[in-house]
Amino acid sequence: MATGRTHRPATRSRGIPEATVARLPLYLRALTALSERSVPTVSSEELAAAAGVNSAKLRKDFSYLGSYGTRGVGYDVEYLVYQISRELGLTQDWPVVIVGIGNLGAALANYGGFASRGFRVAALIDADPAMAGKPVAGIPVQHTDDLEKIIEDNGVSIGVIATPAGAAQQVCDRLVAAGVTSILNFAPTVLSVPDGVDVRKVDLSIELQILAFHEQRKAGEETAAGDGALPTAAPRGATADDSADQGPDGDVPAVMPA
Amino acid sequence: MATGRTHRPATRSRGIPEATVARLPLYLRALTALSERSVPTVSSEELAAAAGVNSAKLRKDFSYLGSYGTRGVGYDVEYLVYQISRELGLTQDWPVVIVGIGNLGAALANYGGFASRGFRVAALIDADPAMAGKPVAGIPVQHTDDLEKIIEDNGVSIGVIATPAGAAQQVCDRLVAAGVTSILNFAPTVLSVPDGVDVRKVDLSIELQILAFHEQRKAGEETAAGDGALPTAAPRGATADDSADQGPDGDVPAVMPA
DNA sequence: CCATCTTTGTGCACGCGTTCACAAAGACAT
DNA sequence: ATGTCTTTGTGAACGCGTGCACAAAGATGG
Repeated sequence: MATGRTHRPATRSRGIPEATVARLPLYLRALTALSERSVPTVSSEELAAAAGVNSAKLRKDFSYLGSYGTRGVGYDVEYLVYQISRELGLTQDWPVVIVGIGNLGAALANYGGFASRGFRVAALIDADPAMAGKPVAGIPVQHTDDLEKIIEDNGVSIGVIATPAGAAQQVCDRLVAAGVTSILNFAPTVLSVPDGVDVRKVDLSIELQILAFHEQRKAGEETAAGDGALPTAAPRGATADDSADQGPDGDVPAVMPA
Repeated sequence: MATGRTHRPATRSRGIPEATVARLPLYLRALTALSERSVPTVSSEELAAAAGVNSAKLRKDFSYLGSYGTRGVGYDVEYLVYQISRELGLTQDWPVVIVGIGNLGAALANYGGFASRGFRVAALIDADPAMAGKPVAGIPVQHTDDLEKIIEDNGVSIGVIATPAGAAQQVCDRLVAAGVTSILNFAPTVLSVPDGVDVRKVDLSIELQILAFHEQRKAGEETAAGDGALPTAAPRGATADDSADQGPDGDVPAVMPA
């Protein structure tokens, strides 16, 4: 997954392990589906299958939230939906700003999954003056100059960065200075932030590279005999302009306007 | 971050831990930047800072690849770029298909970071007949009917799913049947695949929910006294139509055409 | 009211990943 | 050549996360 925490080595926040927190949205999605089908209760086995985890893990995860199940029966779907929503903080409204309205930013702005989970796109921000005022997903784009004011006026604490890599750190700094304490970063850069600010990273390029690694391993499982294990006289010369040479490569998170 | 492996509990492929593999692209990016600035060598300390990890971890990671450093000096940038590229399988060409050319699919098709890492968009596929033939990012969209043929003709082994959730599993099954063995899934669903197929997941909604959790915890750090620790008579009634009620929520990965 | 059967909640062990801390290796100056 | 200084590579300890396996809890039927 294109995931990646930063900071806080593994602070088990109020007793709930990070790994469990990361799975709660998964459970919530499966439970919501059951709820829509008016299923009253579900066993750990069934829910685990729906969420793609094993049942022991699911039960342990739920045990961190409290004893919400009934032995011999299972879990009350509606009740669990409520408890998980509350635990994740989805019962309140989270205004979000998206900075960088290129191809990706626009796609994110149109994302329907925002509103249904308590996230509200409070503003779209872009550095291009030509974009200003132009509506994207029904929301007029505002200029970067007003970033601080927008953050403060709307009480925004979550920011999404979808700018080119070069602008990301600067945007990040301004967001943080204006009061944002959680950032979802789509730009292919490592952001540095002060303590107390959470950053999560989504990086398409990294995901593909990880897949390529496994793909290569699968392909070369029987081909490889005694290939490249030792650094014995590797082709050091033929490497220089092997992967570079084609301009500023991953400079944009997922394509800019054009 | 929006990451998430599936299958293979933690198979340390040929001795390289999964966690290390996930960081190699990060190192590669930092090294490429150094290479473009013509920096000849770099110490573990410097490179670690650039990649946002600590130096001990970086050194251990590199130790799985072999002894490529020089004590007292550091690592040869160009050489390391080559070694990591090779290890990740980026020295070869990876044809990729993107299925589901909505807002997100189009953004991905335009993503510049593809080509620069050995990934080539071999085809764009969509179920909408109206899209067929229409060029996106310079590539004509093809219809889902030809999916199998496209996969086989191009020798595609990596597929990207950017369809609505409802179509994802079906598309996945067809991709796998046609020979795809690595899938990057943007649809908010759990995909089930046979052994030997790798799936990585990117899920915006989940990332935001995780951020919301931490955000809530930060906000309620001093507010909370003895809040919701015990399941004592929780408001079970007032929960039913609290988060549902607004249609099929996260049905699309990151917005459809409109 | 008791027996049986289902399913939860969790104690325990194991393995992966991270970090510390240091010895070995080499560059560089004298 | 010898010594000093820098930086790597890694042994060892620790902590988190996972999964097994089972006891406790409660529903259900007689």
